[in-house]
Amino acid sequence: MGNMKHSNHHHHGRTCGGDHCDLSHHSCISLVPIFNHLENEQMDEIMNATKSLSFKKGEIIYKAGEESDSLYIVSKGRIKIYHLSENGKEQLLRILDPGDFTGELALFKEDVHEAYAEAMVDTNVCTITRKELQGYLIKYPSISLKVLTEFSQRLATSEKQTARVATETVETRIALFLADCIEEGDEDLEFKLPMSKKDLASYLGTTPETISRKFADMEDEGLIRQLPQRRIKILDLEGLLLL
Amino acid sequence: MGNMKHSNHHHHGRTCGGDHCDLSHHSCISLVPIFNHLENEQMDEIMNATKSLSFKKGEIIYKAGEESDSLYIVSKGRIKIYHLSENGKEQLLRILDPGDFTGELALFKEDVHEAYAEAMVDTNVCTITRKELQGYLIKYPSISLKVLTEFSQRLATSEKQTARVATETVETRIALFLADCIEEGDEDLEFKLPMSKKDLASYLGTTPETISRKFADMEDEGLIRQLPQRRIKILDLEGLLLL
DNA sequence: CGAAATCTTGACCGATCTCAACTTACGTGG
DNA sequence: CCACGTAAGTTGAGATCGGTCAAGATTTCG
Repeated sequence: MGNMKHSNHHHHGRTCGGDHCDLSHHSCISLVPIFNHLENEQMDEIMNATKSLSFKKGEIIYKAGEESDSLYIVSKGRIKIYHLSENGKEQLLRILDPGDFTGELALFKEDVHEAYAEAMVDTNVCTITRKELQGYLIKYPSISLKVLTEFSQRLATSEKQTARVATETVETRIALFLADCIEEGDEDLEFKLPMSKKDLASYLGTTPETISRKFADMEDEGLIRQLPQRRIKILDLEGLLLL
Repeated sequence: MGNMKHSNHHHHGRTCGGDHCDLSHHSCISLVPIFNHLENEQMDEIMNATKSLSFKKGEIIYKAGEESDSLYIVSKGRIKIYHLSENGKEQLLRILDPGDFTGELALFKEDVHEAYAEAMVDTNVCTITRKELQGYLIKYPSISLKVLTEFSQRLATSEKQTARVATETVETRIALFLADCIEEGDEDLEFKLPMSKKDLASYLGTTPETISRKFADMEDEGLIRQLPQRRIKILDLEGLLLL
């Protein structure tokens, strides 16, 4: 466990009693959808139960098989969650940005992690133990509803992804992924890929080579245009979706 | 919606006030892990908020795209939940036996179903509306913890399945599936497949033909034996798992 | 600026899908 | 309880999508 260290940097002068989450007022907690409906005092209470950790790029936050008893909330940076199969193949499950959390499985199952969590860049997380979180869930039932909402969302996403990998061709999966990237009123149908093509390949259950080829094909067919900086412009959303 | 009908059959004489769940004492509710830790009066209270429906084999309980506001609890029979892709391919997500429930996604998302639910045999379900369930979740916070536990379990399963479909060969997926079927101390390593090979193919993201061939291969290699009645005997679990 | 990672392109190959024909199992009603 | 019809399962031959290996181009970042 030598590759993780407590974050004692930039403490704003005020020592808040040791290991608590060290960001500005309400820190990560206020970022998190499951907590941000609470009163300030309640957030403070929960915040005082958190510990802050930081990880450098590439460091492993937890491994499959390790037992877990904490929820991890990203306050700064980026974390990828992935499965690793026997033969060494990596399957990217999701990417956590500030406000996202992980560790939920072991939280309620009293079990070991199924996946790996790795810092993609220098990252800070706040952690809260299962025991403490469960106490808050009982004390403030509204938190449970938020967590349930978050879980059901995630479950829907995961099952959709399973179905896509199981039934769609790589080309279709890419098209659907690109379509998912737009949403939210991007008028110009242009956006930045949220990850490298290598990671995208892992997420979509294919290889970087195939991703590269399919993107090239789609560009040839006038469906998309690849711009510098991982930016993609959708030229023909219609055509893309009936692949 | 003409293919569903309220179950008014076999009412044991005692009219319990209309449309409530019509099974024997505590009915489906007492079967369900998320409720069965409650006091009897509490179960009765919740039971009175449920409605009972029955479906004949092959009837659709809900479709993707329909909006949902109810949780469905299976009290008798069997339901399959599956995605349907544009090109008509079916992906089996899970099978519900008595005590299992579905509809949870729309329950907290206030959204539409992503999947289809179909009765595999004549089936009875109890339903409870989102609004009412949310009331109970607030009133009895312990239920939330149970639901969270169930969700996290299901999420873990779904993510594991995604990873398998994305990174493992069909042969390995079958082997892992068979291994999953054992668990629970089956000394003789013999069990009945929980579904048809056709459905298994859909679940594992492959075709019936491939399933058939791979089973035959595994039998040739002395790894398994196929018995009548969908029963499988694992002869060499070791060998199976290092495929 | 340079090393390392990412990305691209080509050639080849193989796992698995598709289509088709046939066999077997099952449940349904007479 | 059997016969029949339909669904499930099997087996073969052929086609192909996408993975692998390899070499080179490009980007990123310290």
